[in-house]
Amino acid sequence: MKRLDRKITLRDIATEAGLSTTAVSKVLNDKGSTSSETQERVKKIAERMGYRPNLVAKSLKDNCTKTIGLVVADSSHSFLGSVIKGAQEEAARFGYNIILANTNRNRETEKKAINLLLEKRIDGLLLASSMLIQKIDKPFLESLGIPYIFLVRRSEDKEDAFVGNDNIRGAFDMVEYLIKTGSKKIHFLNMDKSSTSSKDRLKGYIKAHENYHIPYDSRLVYNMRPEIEEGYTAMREILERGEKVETVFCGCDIIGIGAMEAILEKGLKIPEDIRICGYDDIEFAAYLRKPFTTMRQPKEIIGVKAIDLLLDRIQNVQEKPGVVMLKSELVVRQST
Amino acid sequence: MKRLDRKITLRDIATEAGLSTTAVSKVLNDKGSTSSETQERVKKIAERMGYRPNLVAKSLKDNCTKTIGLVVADSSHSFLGSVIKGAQEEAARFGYNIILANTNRNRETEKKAINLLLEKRIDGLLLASSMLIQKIDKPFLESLGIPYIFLVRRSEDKEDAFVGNDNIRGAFDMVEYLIKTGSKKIHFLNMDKSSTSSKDRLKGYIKAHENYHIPYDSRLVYNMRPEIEEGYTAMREILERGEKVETVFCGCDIIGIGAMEAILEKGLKIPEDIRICGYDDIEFAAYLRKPFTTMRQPKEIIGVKAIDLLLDRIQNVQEKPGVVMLKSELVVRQST
DNA sequence: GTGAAAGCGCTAACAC
DNA sequence: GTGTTAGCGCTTTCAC
Repeated sequence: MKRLDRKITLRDIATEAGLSTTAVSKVLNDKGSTSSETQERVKKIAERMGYRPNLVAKSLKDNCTKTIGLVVADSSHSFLGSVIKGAQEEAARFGYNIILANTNRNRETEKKAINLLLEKRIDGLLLASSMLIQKIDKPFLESLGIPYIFLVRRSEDKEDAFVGNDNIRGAFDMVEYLIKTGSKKIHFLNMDKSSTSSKDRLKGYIKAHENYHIPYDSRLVYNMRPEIEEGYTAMREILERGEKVETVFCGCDIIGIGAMEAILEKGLKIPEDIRICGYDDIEFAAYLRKPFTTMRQPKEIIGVKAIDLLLDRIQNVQEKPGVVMLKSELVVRQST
Repeated sequence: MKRLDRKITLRDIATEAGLSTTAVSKVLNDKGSTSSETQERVKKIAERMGYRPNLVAKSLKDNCTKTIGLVVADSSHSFLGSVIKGAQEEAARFGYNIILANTNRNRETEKKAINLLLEKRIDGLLLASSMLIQKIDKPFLESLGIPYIFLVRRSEDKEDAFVGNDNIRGAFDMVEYLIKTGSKKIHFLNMDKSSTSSKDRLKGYIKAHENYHIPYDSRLVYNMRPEIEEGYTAMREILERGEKVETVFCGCDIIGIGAMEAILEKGLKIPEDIRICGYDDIEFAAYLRKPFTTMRQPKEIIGVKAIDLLLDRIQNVQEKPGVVMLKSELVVRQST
């Protein structure tokens, strides 16, 4: 694959047309005033020579790259894949591009990635399921000098811009549904304590208990990383301990997949012996061994709204309210 | 979020240090010769002022952005999510970034995306499940003037660089397994005829039949888009027609999910009444109602190898062989 | 060991 | 309506 001859520049067109680069630039950008005769001629030449504006040069001049950094925990997780898609397509609508970085939930990887993005002069930053949500990370993020928005997982500083679903309400709705349909003792396989989403889902869980006068028992609540394996192990241990299990609310579908696995392995029936449900409605929740009751997060919309909010901050000085709480939707399937 | 004060430039550091920008540049890049005293001083100042090199300026000078375009059909599909992850992380290892674009399997969207990427001066292009695989698309791709590599879905021109799994062999292995374990009549719910992967999987399917002296019956082969819905509809129609179905090989797991749905809905048992299997081993194949026998594609490795090949072409003039065929692995689960 | 000058490709300000 | 100039931030000669 030989490197093709040098790219065509404005200067090449100018020479060809016997004009200045300025004139050509004006024509191609429909700015300033040029004779319609010139316009036609220049456009034709540009077309013929296969001219492509060099946005790197433009970026240098404008001090703006029309590029947004999107840092995600793991692009192979289908949940984040949808968020990425929503963000990328919405950005494209406005002529923006997305540079993607995976962090694997590692703080250092994430910081390094952000630093590189900043050197590439991204105009703004989206942090999806970021690890940099603590107070201690604020100085780093502020030092970036560009707008940034948290997605999916909220930062500890409630002033920070955020787009995601309302976890308190979502968890409340789910537990309320479980209670109303006969459950009294609800095990909760929640995500890590450190995660804000997990804290909020616990709040919703507790609130629903209070609301229906069911005493809250913290011994029913477990915390784990959102991995299939972890859900499996936790559920298995609970069952092997001989504990009476009636209903299991999983903090996310991934944990739910593992938990379901453990339940079925024990020869128990879903939902006859144990009712189980999750949160997120990942792509395959409907196609698990038992189609999964879950809260459907508006995944692509999260990406879309995040871009809208970010572009607003990039383009305007004044601030719109910075927290967008989208509603999740209860999807009832056979697992409950 | 007030736009922070202008970013620190080499000039700022130079002024502060009482040196020229040249000197500072040399220090910060460990090039040319500078006194160790100067080096230390400059580095300290840069550190203190929070200097971040402006890669846009460097790109303009170097005529190289250390950025790669990755065009995918749909980043929310878990298969491509893994490919993206592999590619992004491998690129990062070499200081490259990935700009991601979704095409939604639309030729025009894809072309438009590529054009924008080119204006941003990407150094190379990765096309994952591209629509631009026909002979007719070659001139467009060649006009880009940068190396490009097809991923996952191969282009019609066999000279084009490609990284993916060996579909002929994969399909052969699967069908061979089915035959050896007792299947004689194997329905094949393949993907669109237009797709190269689909053609190759059909070749493998036929080859295995020949190899085991089972007559090939084209009436058992169906083609459809890789959507759950399509697999469901196709399978349902076959069953409603009262056709005797013994074994179903699905061209991809997504189709398989739909087909399985239709089979179970009919009250048929898997694998007792019908054996069914797929291809790809998407994230959730193991957690379907019946864990799915499938061919595991080396998804992340595809991304990794593609970057390796692309960087090689970006950095060197001479060509390495341009086709990387990775082996897929048979994963036997309960559905067969 | 250090610096002045030129240039990457583009555009905005300002002549003419 | 068109051209000249300067400058975005960086690096690379080539002097000194």
